[in-house]
Amino acid sequence: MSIRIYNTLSREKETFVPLDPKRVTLYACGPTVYNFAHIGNARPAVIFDLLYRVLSRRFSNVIYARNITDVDDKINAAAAEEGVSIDVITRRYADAYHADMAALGVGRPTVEPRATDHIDAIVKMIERLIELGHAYEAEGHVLFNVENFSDYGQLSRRDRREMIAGARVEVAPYKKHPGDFVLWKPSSDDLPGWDSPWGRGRPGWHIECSAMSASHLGEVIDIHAGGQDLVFPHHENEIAQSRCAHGTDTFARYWMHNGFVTVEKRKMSKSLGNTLIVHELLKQWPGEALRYLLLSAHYRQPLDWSEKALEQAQTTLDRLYGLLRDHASDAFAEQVEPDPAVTAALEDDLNTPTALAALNGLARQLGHADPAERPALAARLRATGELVGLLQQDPEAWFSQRQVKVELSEADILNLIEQRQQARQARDFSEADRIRDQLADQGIVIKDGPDGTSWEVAAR
RNA sequence: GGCUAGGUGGCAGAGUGGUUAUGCAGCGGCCUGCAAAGCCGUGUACCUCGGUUCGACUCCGGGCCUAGCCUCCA
Repeated sequence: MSIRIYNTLSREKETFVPLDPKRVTLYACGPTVYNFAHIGNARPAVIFDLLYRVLSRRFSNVIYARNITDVDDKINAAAAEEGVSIDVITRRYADAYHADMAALGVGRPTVEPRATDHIDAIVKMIERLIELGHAYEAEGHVLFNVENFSDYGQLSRRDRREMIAGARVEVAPYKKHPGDFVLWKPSSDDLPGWDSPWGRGRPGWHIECSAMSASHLGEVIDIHAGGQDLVFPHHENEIAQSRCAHGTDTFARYWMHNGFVTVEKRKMSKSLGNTLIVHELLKQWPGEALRYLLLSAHYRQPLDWSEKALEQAQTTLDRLYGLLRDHASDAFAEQVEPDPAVTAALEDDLNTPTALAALNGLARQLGHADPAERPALAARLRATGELVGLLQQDPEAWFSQRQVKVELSEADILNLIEQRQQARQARDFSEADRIRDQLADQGIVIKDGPDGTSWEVAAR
C-alpha cells in the first residue's frame, strides 16, 4: 500500500510519489506571531504534524518546514499598542505557540524558519523577479505582475478577468493590473524595515514562504500545506513567485488544505469574535482531549467545535486510559508495530476518523481478550496511540490531572471504607450507602470488586 | 455575481453500487446487597425530485438548504 493524498491542484486523491524518496520535502504555513493561537490555528499544526509522522514511517528522510511569520503589519500594530518593540511581541507569542502545540502533542518541525532571518533571500528573489520582467517597482513598492504568468489562478481555479470584475476592494493606483500583489513595501521610520535596492522597507506576506521554502527545501518541493483560506491568494501567489523566479513549471507537487474549525457552524475568526484560544482551553481541558477532538473529523471537512464534543473526547480517553491502567503492556512495547488498520486509514489521505474507529476497535479487543493476550494487545494499543499522538501518558497521570481536590487523608478514607465494610457484613446497607455517599461528596468513588473494595479520586 | 465544499441514525462523524463504521448518549442484560466501573447485546440513518442500473445512501442531472473563498485570516 502506498500513501494517498488529496491534491488541491488536481482536486483528486493521488498516490504520493516523492520527487526524491531519499529526501521528502513538506512545507506548512505556520503562525503569524502577534497573539495567542486559537483552536483553528491549531488544526493544521496537529494535522500536518500527523502527516509528518505518517510520511516518516515510509521515508527515512522527511524534511518538514513550518515557518514563523515574524514580520507583519498586525505584529507592528500589536507592538505599537503596547509600546514595545516587535521582537517582544514575536518572542512572547512564538514561545506561547510552542508551549500550546506541545500540549496538543505536536512535535517540532525539522526546521522552523523565520521571515526576519531570510530578508537577504527575499530581496534576491525579488531582484530576480524584476530582472525577468515578472515584477516592477512603483512608488517605493515592488509588485508582482500577474499578467504575464499564464497559469495564475490554476490552484484556486479562478479566472483573472473575472476576478477584476468581481473585485470588491479598491485597487491601489500604482498597480498595473488589479491582481498584482506586493512583494516589497516601503517602511516609514517608525516601522521595522530593512535596506533594499528600493529603499528601506519590508517584505509582503507571500514572498517569505517562497523564499524560505526554496532556502530550506529546494525550488520544487513535494508537499505544501495550509488552511483552506490560504488557497487564494496566498498559495496562488506563492506559486506565481516561485515558478517565475526559479523558471520551474512546478512549485509544490501536492497541495493539501485543511478545513476550518467552526463554532455553531460559523468559521472561527477574530472578526466574528468567536475564537477559542488554545492557551485558555488548556486551563480547563487536557491537551490530549483537544487533540482527540481535532482528529475526530477528517481534515478536509469543517469541524464544529463544542464543549459537548470536547467532553465526549475526554470520556473516550478515560475509557482508553482505563484499559491501559488495568492491563500492563508487554515489556517490549517499543518494538510493537501500530495496528495495520490504523496505518492504512492514515495513509489514505489522513483518514483520522477511521483511524480512531480502528483504535477503539483495538481497545475493545483488549477489553475482552484472553488474559494471556492482553499484554501484547495493550502494547499494540500504546504503539498505535504513539503514531496518532495519543495515549502516551502514564494512565495515572491522565487520571490525576483531572481529579477533584480531596480533603480527606488516605487513612480517613481507608477507615471509612472499613466501617462501610463492617456495615455491609452486618447487612446494614443503609449505613453502608450513607458512608459511600459521604465519600462521594468528598470526591472519593468506591468500587466493589471480587477482590474487595477499591477507591479512586473522582474526575472533575 | 464567480468559484469551492457539504447535506448520513438523538448528537458527533467515516464509508460503500447489493454485506457491522466508530465515539458519546439511550435502552436491555451480566456482575453487584444496591450502585459505580467494566463487559455483552441493541437502532428499517443516509436533504429532495428525476435518470442510469437487476439493484443507489453510494453514479449522473435539476432543485432546496448550509458553510467557505473572491479582502487580513489556519
